[in-house]
Order: sequence, then C-alpha cells, then structure tokens
Amino acid sequence: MGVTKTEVYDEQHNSLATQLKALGHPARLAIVQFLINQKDCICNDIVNELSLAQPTISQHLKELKNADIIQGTIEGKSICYCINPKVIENLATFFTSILTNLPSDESCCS
Amino acid sequence: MGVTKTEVYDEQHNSLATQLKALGHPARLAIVQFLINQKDCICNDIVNELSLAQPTISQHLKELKNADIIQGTIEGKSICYCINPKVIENLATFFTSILTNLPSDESCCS
DNA sequence: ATTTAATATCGTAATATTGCAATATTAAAA
DNA sequence: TTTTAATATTGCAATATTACGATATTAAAT
Repeated sequence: MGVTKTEVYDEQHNSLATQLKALGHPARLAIVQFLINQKDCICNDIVNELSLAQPTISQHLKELKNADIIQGTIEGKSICYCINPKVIENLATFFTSILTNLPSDESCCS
Repeated sequence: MGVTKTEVYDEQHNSLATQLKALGHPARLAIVQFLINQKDCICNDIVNELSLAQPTISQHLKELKNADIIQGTIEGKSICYCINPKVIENLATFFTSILTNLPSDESCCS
C-alpha cells in the first residue's frame, strides 16, 4: 500500500505525527535552526547555507509551512519566514509530559 | 532521487531527524503512548489495541527500536518493550531550547 | 514430541518522499 | 519596459515507506 491509515488513530496522534514528520528531516531541522539564529530570514540565504538546490529548499519550506511549523510573509521580492512558537511549545510540552509520566525506576527492561 | 543527502548536514541534525522521523507516524506515536500507559508491555497487546495487522506493528516496533526510542527484552514467549528515557529527554531539551531562543516579540512575521 | 502463542521476517503492491533541471512567477531596479 | 533577483511550480527519476498475507522462528504448555 504505502498509505498511512490515519482514520485508525485519534486526531491528537495524527496532528502530532504530522509535525514530527515535518521535522524528521535533517534539511528541515537545519532550516529551523537557521531561522532561530537569524530571526530575520529569507529563503535565498538558506540556499547559500545548505548544499541543496533552490527548488529543493523551496519544497522543504513548503512542507514546514504545511505542518504549520513556520509562517512566511511576503516582503517585496523576498519572503520572511519565521517559526510558529505555538507548535514548538506544543512539542516541548508533549515530550516533557512523556518524561514526567515515565516510571523513574527502570521498570521492566533492565 | 528519493534519498536524503545526509552527508550535507551535521551529525546532530541527522540523529535528531532520525528520532523525529521515527515518531512522525501516528501508529508509532500510539505505540509510544501505549507503552507509557502500560509500563509493562508486550507486542500482542498493541495488536489488539490498534487496528493494524501484526506484521505491520512488528515493523513499526522495529523502527522505533532502530531509532533507539524503545528497548526490548525477551521475556519467555513474549517481549517486553519500554521507552528509552534518554532520547525523550534529548527531544524535550531540544524543543525547550528552541522555545527559549525564540524572540519574545513577534519579530518579522507579524 | 506436538501443539499453541507471541513475535519476526519475506515478498510484494501501492503510495510517498527526495532531489533537481527547466520553467514560471513576481516585484523591485535600471 | 527590460532586466534582474528571489522564490515557486512542474515534471520526472530514484528511492523509501506503509501495509499485509504467507511463512518462519521461538519458547512455553500439553
């Protein structure tokens, strides 16, 4: 098949998975990192930074945008992308809450 | 092509991406969630919980294991899987550190 | 020794992802 | 208005992922 059976899971897992999947690529992580460091940022800078062709990066940016991880506003000839803090907060909360729910003793697998 | 150019990125991004990618599927998120709730766990329970065939779940478990997100120990006829707290801690730290590095004012995109 | 139960592996079909060259779009600059 | 610069879209080839039936493996139970 090759198609994820999203109808089988609850909405929470599906949307979380979308966000994690979007971040689950080194190029997109590098882009996010770059956005954090720059704070003001346009796509062409990223092309110079990473060794990927411009269409490839444009595609990655699109995916990050679809997953709502970044937002872009047109600024003349270029585009200003920046991170959506809501989603990052969401993910941070998710992992911290896993941590706190883990049994502190090594439980079964040890 | 279809192949990620890992040689282009630094090791940190590559390994982080591997972990995030592994979690970027609703089935695997559901498995992780289930593991947290159960604390003691075998694969067959998951098969009953999720509407996926046993080989599919076995494959997802394998991927989580490859990404070092879960560990499994053989326990007689079944297998006890549990979460690797190190990786979760790593991810929690990653997202919290992004959060703290974000400009508090909405900066450019607003 | 057979049976049963839990899990893994193999093979394969369907679909998704990655990457890029070529080309389009868009808006400032000349 | 032509050029230039920044980004997006299209089309396509290579590879990866998802899912599952069939089958193997393994270890306890009978």
